[in-house]
Parts: sequence; structure tokens; C-alpha cells
Amino acid sequence: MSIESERLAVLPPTSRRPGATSADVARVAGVSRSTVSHILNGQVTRFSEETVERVRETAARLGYVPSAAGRSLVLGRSDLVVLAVPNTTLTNVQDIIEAIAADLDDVGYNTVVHFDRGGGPADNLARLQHLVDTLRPAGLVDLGSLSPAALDALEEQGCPLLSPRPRNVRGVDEGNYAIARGQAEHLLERGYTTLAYAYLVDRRDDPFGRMRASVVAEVCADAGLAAPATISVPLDAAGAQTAVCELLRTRGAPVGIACSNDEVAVAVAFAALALRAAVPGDVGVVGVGGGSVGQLVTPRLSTVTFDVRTSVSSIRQAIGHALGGAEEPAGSVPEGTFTVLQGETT
Amino acid sequence: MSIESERLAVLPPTSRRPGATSADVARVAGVSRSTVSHILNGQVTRFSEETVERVRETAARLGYVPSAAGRSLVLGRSDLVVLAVPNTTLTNVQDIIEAIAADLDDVGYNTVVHFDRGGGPADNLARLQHLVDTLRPAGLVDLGSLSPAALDALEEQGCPLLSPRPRNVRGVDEGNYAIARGQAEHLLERGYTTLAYAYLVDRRDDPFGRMRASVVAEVCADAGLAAPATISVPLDAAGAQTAVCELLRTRGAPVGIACSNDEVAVAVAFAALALRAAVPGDVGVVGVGGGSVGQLVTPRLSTVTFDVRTSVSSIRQAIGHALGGAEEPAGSVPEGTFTVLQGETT
DNA sequence: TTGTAGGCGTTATCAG
DNA sequence: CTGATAACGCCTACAA
Repeated sequence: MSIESERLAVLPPTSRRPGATSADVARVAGVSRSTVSHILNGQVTRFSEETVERVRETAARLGYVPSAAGRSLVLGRSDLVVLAVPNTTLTNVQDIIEAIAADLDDVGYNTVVHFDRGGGPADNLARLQHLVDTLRPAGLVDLGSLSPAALDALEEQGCPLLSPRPRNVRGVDEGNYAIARGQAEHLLERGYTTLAYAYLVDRRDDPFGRMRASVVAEVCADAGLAAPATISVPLDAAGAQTAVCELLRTRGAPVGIACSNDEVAVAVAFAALALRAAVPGDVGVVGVGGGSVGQLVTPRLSTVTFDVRTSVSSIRQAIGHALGGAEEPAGSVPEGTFTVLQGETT
Repeated sequence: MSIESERLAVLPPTSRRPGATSADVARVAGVSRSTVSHILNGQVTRFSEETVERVRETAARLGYVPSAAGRSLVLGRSDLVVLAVPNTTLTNVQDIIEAIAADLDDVGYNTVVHFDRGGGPADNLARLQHLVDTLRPAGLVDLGSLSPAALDALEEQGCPLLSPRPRNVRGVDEGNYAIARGQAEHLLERGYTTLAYAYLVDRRDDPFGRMRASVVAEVCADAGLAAPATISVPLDAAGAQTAVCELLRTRGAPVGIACSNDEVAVAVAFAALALRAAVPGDVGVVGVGGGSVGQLVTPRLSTVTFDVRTSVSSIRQAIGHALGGAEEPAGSVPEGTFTVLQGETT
């Protein structure tokens, strides 16, 4: 052993070229590989204090890091978690990804992102399927791109679903339901009796938008109002004006417009103003998000805000529960996650 | 072999519970594991047409997907690529991540995201180090969070750097240099002789912002003007007004303000308007990005735009070169990646 | 043209 | 208390 130490002492202390293996640690520490494995995995009680210390010190000195590949192979699953990101008008996707990745990192897992791409749901599911098959991840976090059937299939194959299964109210998950209902009811409260829903154009396939539009329609029906018109708004001034102009022509004023996000809402509001419509008055506009520039411009945007941290908290809890041994998650979107922020456009 | 086929025929054709292994394929196809491995890895020429077909068909029928863990273990590196994302005011991080992940996916690699977190550069580097050690990724893509020394260290340890090493002009990479220079020169052209740089407040540590501010200062010095003031702008109307008011008090009007992104620029522009300053005139504002709502509001924002696809093209090329065998990348930011978009705030 | 054997790094089981 | 042994799924010489 002293010889080994001598040999190692010549090399740079903390880093060897291709990282040390547990066999290296065992050899240098003068024990067997299984002893190293046991000690480094917490089975400390059944070894002599002296051996434990020596193994730990040696591992640290050699900069030993367990190989994910080796672990995965023998454990049957990796320490990777797949994060499926929908191709939709999500506000602050970056912050959401970052928050979830941070949570996973805290409990020792790494995040593999999987974006929906062009090619349709079936193609995306096939890609995800392949990813799960080859990576054998410890779990899957879905941000909304997967159908219940797809989630079933993935779970059936032994890939635990870490995110809470959305509870559907007539095909609409709680979050989108609360958002759209908040928008529609706010517009009604502000006196608008003709509503419309504004999609963001060109988002390849947006299930969220369709859900929300249907909820707005439901609110209208419940209030005995005509079904809302829908418009498709591009994120440029001229195109937005065209869309809003067309809406005013067919439906007249006043009209309250629920928008798929704050960007669309800003486009709609300024388009209406450019068309010499009164905002609020002729046109009421309410967005979703609240985190972007909507609150910086004049007129200040009315919008449904939600705290990113709160809205991902159920996912965090579920992750903690499944992977970190935390307590049973509440499972429901907490009250007050979504609130209407009254601005100057309603 | 016919017996095996019979047995399998009873099960659902495409999916078995825990994915089939290459041994399964070999057994069912009536060949050895190495034959399966060879054929599935493209060594097709040296087997009989009939065998190749049978192996392929069997693999497809069993839904065989090679285990990443097994591959990684024997190959010494995984098919994962680590994407290091800086904790900075990057425009469209989501789009960038998505584009890069798509490219990597095209050449058969999966993307593991690594965000900078609180704790300082050393801590983040240590986390990244551990990630590289345990995952043995096929490569690393850096979006700007790593120092040259850190890149050296990582490469030294056998983790290829897929993103082009930034060529520094006095500590500022080409992209940030072009952006800040474009902003400053545009303001000068529009007649502003007093410049300022507006940081986004509260971004934990923003090397990009400091780089750009230094470039603006350099442009001022070259033009024989006073050094630019710097202000720190929060993304709320009141705070932005305070910051702009303070700037006008100390530096007077007119002042041209280069902003760290479009959100900040919108905040500054509307804050100036709320303070009854003329925009443009008393206050000139130029942002960076062009993709957000800056082009939807009135006054329309002057900004330095860059096409996300173009600006990540060098990374794409480098990835293709290193991983996909594409031709040698050009290596430099193409001319015209960054252009000034004249709006109504200068 | 195909098969055999060995090893990648880890963990679990069981024997000492 | 500690160590030998056997997988996990894959790839690649080398042998036939």
C-alpha cells in the first residue's frame, strides 16, 4: 500500500486523466472492490472505523466519481430524469426548466430535456419512447405535452411519472381551466358581453390554447352569451392590426379579448389603439403571465398572473416525494396560484 | 428457432415489458450476440443478405433498443452532451436550448442541461465537473458560462468542447462585442453625445452585461466622449422611473441609453415617457433582441436584432463537425448576424 | 460468414 | 467485519 501511495503521490493529487475507478480506490486503500462499494454507499456501520476512514480518504484523494454507466447497468435504471417540454405557448419555460432541473439536482438526478418537435404527437411520442427505452431514466416529468394514454404507456414500461397527473375537468387540466376562467370572468365583470379568444398564430400545435378557448366558450354559455369568436394573432404590429380589425368588423364593439399570453395581449391592445379603438372601452384585453413587459408599458396590461414557483410547486413536491422521500404531496393546485392583475386594458 | 418465434408471437408484437436485449434478438433470430451487434452497427457487408434481414426484422419486431448504459460502459463515453447554460440575460434561451437539442437529436445525442446556480463560479464549475466525471458525456456545449481556463480543464479530462471557443477582443467575445458596438454606434449616429448603459437589476452575476458596458465605454472613448453612466433597472414601472429619473438628474438630457435587453429597453422607454421626457429626443433607447414585444408597442423599440438560428449556427456547425462528420466549420460569427433595427425610440 | 470470450464499472448475494 | 463471485448489456478482437 505504501508503494501505491508513492506512485500516486507523483501524479497531480486531485485529478487523474480518466477518472479513477472503484477498483483503483480499492487497490490503493488495500481493500476489495466490494468493501469500497459498501462503504461509499453508506453501509458504514459494519466496517471498522479505520477502514471506513481510509477508503473515504482514498476516494477523495483520487477524485473518485462513480460511473453513471456502471450504476445504470446494474441498477436497471439511470439517474437521469426526462423532462418533456410541450411545444406550446408556455410562459417562462426557461424558468420552469431551470427550477425543475435545480430540484432534481438537489436530490442527485440529472435532467435530460425532450422538446416536442414538428411531426405530430405520434412522432414525438415515438422519440420519447426511444429515449426512455435507451436511457432507462429514473423518472419522467411532463410539462403538458403528453396525453393520458401516453403517460399510461410510459408508466407501464417502468418509467415513473414524477409530475402530477393533470386532473381533467372535461379534458382541461386545472391550471388552464383556472387561467381561462379567470380571464373570461374578469372580462364579464368589467362589463364586456361579447368575448373573443386570441390565439398566437403559428404555434404548430397548441393544445393549451384550444383548452382555454373552450373554457372561455363555456363561461359564455353559462352566462347566456354568444359563443366567443377566435382570432389568430401574429406577433407583428401590422398582422395584429389586421386580426383585430377583422374581429371588430364582424363582432363590433365593445369586445373583451382573452389572449393566450401576454405577448399576444400586448399586440392586441396596441393594435386596437392604432385602430383608434378605445382601450378599455371598445376593446378589453386580458393576457396571461404577468412576468413579461405587460406591466411596463402604457396602458398597463390586465392579466392573469401566476407565480412560476407556485405553479411548479406540485411538480417539485411530487419529485421530492418520489425521488427524495419527502412527504406525500398535496396533489392539487393551491388556491391563489392564479390571480387576476387588473391593469389599464380592461 | 421456430419455437422461439412461436413463443414471441403470443406476446404483443412491438413492446415487451422490460425492453429486449441484444441477446434476446440473437436468440430469436438464431444467431450469436456478436452477429447482432455487428449488423446493427452497420457492419452489413460481411454477412449474408438473408441473415442481415432476419436480424433487423427480429430487432424491429422485439422493439429492441440498445441500452445506453451498456454502450457507455464499453465505449468509455455516453451519447449524452452537456449543455452549460449561463445565468445571464440571454435572449431567447429557450429557443437556443431547443435548437441545439434538436441538432444533437438529429445526430443521435441527447442533451443534459446544466444551469448555473447561486454559489459562485467555483461552485458551478465543481458541479459541472462532477457531472462530466459521472456521465462521461460525448461532448460539452457552452453557452457562455465557462471561463477559458475551465474549458481547458474540461477538455483536458477528455470531454470535447463542441461549441466554438469564443475569440476574445479584450475579454469580450465577438457576439457581445458586436451587439454593444452596434448599440453605441447607433446612438451616436442618431446624435446622442451622452451615453449610458442600463443593466437589468437582480441578475445574480452578469458577465455579458459587464462586457457590453465596457464596449460602450470604449466606443465613447474612441469618439472623445465622456464615459457612459450605468444604471440598474428593475422590471417594474416605478423602479424603472426612479432609475431613469436619477440618470436624467445627474447627466441631463439628451442621453442615449443602451440596454441589456429589450425588456429593460421597454421599461426605460416607458419610464422616460412617464417622466414627460421626449422619446426620442431627450432620451434615446436601444435594446437587444427584437424578438419580444418591443416591436409591438408604441413607440416601437429600436433594437439590435439577431437571428437565433444564425447566432447558434456556429455551434450547430461545430456540433455537426465533431459529432456528425460534417465539414470544417467557418468558426466566426457570420457578417450580418447582428443588425440594428431602427424603431421609434431613437 | 459466423461464433467465442473477455471486459467495461458497478452493485448484490453470499461465503468466510 | 471483509472478500470473492456473479450478473447487468454491450462491443470487439480473435478464432473457426
